[in-house]
Amino acid sequence: MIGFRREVVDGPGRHAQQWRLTMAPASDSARTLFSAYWRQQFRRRLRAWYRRAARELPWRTKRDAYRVWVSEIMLQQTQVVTVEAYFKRFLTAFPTVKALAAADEQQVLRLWEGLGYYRRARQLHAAAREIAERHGGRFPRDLEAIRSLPGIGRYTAGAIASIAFDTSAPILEANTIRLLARLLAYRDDVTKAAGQTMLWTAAEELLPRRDVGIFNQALMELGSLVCTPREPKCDECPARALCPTFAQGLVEAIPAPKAKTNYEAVDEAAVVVRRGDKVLLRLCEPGERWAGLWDFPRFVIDKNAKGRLAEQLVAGVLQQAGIEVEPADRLATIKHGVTRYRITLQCHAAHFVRAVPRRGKSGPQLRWLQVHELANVPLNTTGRKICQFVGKWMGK
DNA sequence: AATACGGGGAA
DNA sequence: TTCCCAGTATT
Repeated sequence: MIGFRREVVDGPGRHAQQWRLTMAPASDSARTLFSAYWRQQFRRRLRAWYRRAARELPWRTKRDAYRVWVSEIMLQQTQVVTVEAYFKRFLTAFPTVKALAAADEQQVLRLWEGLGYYRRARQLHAAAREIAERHGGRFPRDLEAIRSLPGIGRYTAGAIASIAFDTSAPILEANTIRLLARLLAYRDDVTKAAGQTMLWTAAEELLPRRDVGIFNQALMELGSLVCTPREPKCDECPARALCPTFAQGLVEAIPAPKAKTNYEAVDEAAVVVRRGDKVLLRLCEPGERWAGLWDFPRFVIDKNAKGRLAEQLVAGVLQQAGIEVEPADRLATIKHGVTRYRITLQCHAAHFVRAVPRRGKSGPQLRWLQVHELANVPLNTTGRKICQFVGKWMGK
């Protein structure tokens, strides 16, 4: 928190002392984003609302740092409805930190398949091993120790520390960014550094003395269920009377809408190489998209080189896997998006001809698998879709 | 400060 | 189609 320092000041409220944030350099008058009265009202109303409106979610059944941790990682950039089933299955397979640490990474990735952002799964697994070694398999309680684990940034550290251990730590994520921006009537870009600093400060200032974990969850719940991106349900909001954005009729304008994404169209090909009753997979390498997952040979093609698709398939598989093939049937066309790319994926079958010795550099790890064995390896979603077409093509 | 990283749900 | 989602790490 550069530019800020903490000090103990006499609070204007009923409490003798409170933590406050003051601008540096030290000034005698402590500035706050919200008045003491406002904060008190807000906390009380939010708490009452949450008691009534909180959803029953699988990671809320009991307070366990491991469960909180796994849920928080799964929930990064992923909606609650999507996570629920994955969370239950994952906890059944790996009920404890030690169980996760003892697991094979491929097994972890297989259970993560379809969730996306697979780095999360690899970092989760790596962190479990770190906890097993450095903390005796016991999830650390110290905020900085939590923060230093792979895959855990400021938000996730604050969420775990507060929810699992009731440590006084703020959180800031999609729901609370929107909620706090509206409670502050913050009209600038919330994604810029100045906006983030302001919102983190607000999140910290609002923390109650007790039950911080409940409070943080209540903030997110309100943002998620009531203070929604579009058409927020202000008539159901416990903070409506405290909300300057509602008072000004700006709920659709705050937070400021993001600049729209510039999507880029990309043409790619995936090739199912058949050799007898087996097909070829390659392991995506570190630094590559889908690192640690398996995929069919897959590469960018030039759609404009008309009539030369077969040549591109041959060249692509040779370059990527060192395998010479004879292209066969077209299996399917799959459209999907990856971050800012809009990919049109041409899926083709091909027959193995021969392996070409590769001089010098070693290529990716390769495997030949029978169709039924494909169920055991982690694939990305398009890879899994291709498996259906493979089954048909192979006549299984 | 900008960008990569996935996939699905909803309007 | 577009927007959005209980962010983190890297450049």
